[in-house]
Amino acid sequence: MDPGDARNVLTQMRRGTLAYCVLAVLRSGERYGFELVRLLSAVDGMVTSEGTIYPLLARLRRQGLVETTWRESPAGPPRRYYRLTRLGRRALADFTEEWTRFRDGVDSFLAGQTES
Amino acid sequence: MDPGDARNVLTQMRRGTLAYCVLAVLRSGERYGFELVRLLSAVDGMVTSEGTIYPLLARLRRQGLVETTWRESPAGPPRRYYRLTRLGRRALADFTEEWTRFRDGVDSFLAGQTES
DNA sequence: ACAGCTACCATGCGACGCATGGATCCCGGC
DNA sequence: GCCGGGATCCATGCGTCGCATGGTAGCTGT
Repeated sequence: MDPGDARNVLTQMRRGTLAYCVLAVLRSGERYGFELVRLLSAVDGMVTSEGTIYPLLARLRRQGLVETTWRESPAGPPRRYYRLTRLGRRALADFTEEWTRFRDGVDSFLAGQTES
Repeated sequence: MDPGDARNVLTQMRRGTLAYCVLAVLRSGERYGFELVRLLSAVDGMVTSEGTIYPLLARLRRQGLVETTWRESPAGPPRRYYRLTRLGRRALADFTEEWTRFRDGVDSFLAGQTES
């Protein structure tokens, strides 16, 4: 693949942070998978397809960061709603600190604090 | 590995951005590998070991984003100095835009722009 | 009854950070 | 003269996770 491919760069950047963006969205209430895809896609290049979200949600469930409930849909197949657990809130809070430090670190390099 | 391990989260976050932090450091002049390890380690959890940097530098070289020159060291084995190419500067500029958008996206989720 | 949308899911690949281990060169102590 | 230790380089293999792919099922409109 083209080394300078911008899509690839984004793909790599999403790693690690994507899961916590999902958790962050869930703070505001229960959501189902397809809805999360739409919400995340709305913000510049965060998610492109369901193929990304569903495995991610399965992992979060396995780790006990979210719980799920089946509900009927007004039109269409039933939906699996995801809800934050206490552990999930905690993990999100921890991540937020990590993210802040990391973000500031990257920004400091890009800003070029060390000009010759 | 412990799912909530903070180190692991950092490891994932570094993906994609680390290479460009290296390029950013190189804007200020030539550097050699060991020096880069020290410079990056100085900023909170960007790099932990040489095992991270050398394969990365080899990749950057293969992609033509950096050039190298051998120089003698005042004490110790010779050093391979890395220098940005025009392509490297270009890639760094492109990345900076991507990063800004991505960073703002993540921040908007973490800030919780969608309260119920 | 069939097309098309919504919604779910499993599987496999590829990229890349990093742990590990090794090679080489120089210097200083004994 | 020898040996230990630090500086510096490098190659190899693993684990993680985003995502492409492809598959199932329910509902609605024509």
